[in-house]
Amino acid sequence: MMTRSEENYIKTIFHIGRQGTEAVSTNAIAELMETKPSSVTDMLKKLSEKDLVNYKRYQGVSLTELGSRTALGIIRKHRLWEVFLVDKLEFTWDEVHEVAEQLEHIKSDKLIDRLDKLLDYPKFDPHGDPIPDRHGEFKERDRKLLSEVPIGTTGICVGVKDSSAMFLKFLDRHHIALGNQIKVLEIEEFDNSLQVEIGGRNLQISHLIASNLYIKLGGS
Amino acid sequence: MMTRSEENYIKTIFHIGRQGTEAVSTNAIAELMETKPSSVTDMLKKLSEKDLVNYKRYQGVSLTELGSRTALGIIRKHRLWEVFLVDKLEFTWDEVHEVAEQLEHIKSDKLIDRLDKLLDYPKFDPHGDPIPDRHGEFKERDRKLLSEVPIGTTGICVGVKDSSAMFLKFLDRHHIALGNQIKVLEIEEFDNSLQVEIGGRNLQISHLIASNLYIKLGGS
DNA sequence: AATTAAATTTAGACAAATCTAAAAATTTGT
DNA sequence: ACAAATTTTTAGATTTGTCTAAATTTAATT
Repeated sequence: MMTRSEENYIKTIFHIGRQGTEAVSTNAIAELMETKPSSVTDMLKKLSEKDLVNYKRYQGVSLTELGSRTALGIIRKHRLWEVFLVDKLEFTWDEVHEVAEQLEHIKSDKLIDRLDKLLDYPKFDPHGDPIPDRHGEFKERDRKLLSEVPIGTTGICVGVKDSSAMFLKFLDRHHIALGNQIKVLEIEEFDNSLQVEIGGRNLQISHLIASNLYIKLGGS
Repeated sequence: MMTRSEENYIKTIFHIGRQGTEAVSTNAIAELMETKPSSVTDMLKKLSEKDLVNYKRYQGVSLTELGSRTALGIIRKHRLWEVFLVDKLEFTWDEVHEVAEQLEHIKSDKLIDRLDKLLDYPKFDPHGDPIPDRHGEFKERDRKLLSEVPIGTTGICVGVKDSSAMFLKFLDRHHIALGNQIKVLEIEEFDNSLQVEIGGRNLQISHLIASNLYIKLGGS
């Protein structure tokens, strides 16, 4: 049986490990979890004992097969709960994270599989992130950051990289939502801001925004 | 902010306090929570500090106004989640308790109020126990134990006193469910067992069973 | 009322998860 | 390659919730 804290560490290591192929550093974990590196070291030893991570002192960590499966289980739960909150309880996409952080630790396979069914086996959460199935399988959607496509590109808004409430509320204020058709009209060389057409309306978008919006290429 | 453990103590004190008007004893709490009396004493001191219980050493405890409100909040969450599990996720009434014990500790007022709405503001949980509203208000249903009514009584099955999985499964096996019409045909003096008519079928019921089934008087 | 029994509390210890401060290993820069 | 900077680990302390064993208070019995 895993403690809540152990689960949070495993999840964090998984998330950091996704980008970049090297081992995850103690400091990176500490920073993301807002804790001290010494605490991280203690926990890594324990997780290593339990065969959830490969750990050699001073060399960083990576998840074992068991650790990966565990992480995917937690992420599955987190994202399914997010869908539940939005689809069934009318939460907005910027409100779901905190509550899902709590719900993801509820232990009941039956609960999660039934929830999956209730929601009609969703493939993506409200931020466009993929939901692993009961076996931990999921396909990363073929998508690109809006900041990395050339002028003239058209596509559909399918996800966000930064899913902080601040960013999501910003998108809401500017009426940018997942599923919107989007077209890049102009790229400003000076500050890399973009002029785009979203849902028929024209909009000026900073580079920072564009580098946190995923689009699926295609469409007219 | 309350810890999970504190919440469990408050809930237990509330449940014991319901039956009987005297202060709740340390041992009673320890037994129900399957912990040691010394641990209970430690926690009572802490809860007393927080003004959740009235505690004088060697004299037992009772909940303060704040403690009662807190308990009702937890019970509201527990019972709403039980309804959710049965109504939306097709759990059976003997499966809900364990999971609800976890879900009741999720902290989010919005979550609970929205859940309440999704379930259409239920007044009773799957075992017939009343669900407090957002202000902690609920009315105890007018009901009697089947073991305490005379021959000839008719009524409707509205709740169970013992909601252990074992008892609930027993009821399922004998096709006894909440909402069933019930009539007491005979009371055996020797062992206080009853002959009853439930949903058209005749059944012999032990005293122990009858003393754990609530009925609402009336009907034909 | 005195003694015994039962319930409750205290004292001291322990495991989990964290922290601070200091030591050790690694990496970086010249 | 060696000193300096950075990262990571160790050592020891703290908090929370629990335990055992012993002491204390209350209740029961004769």
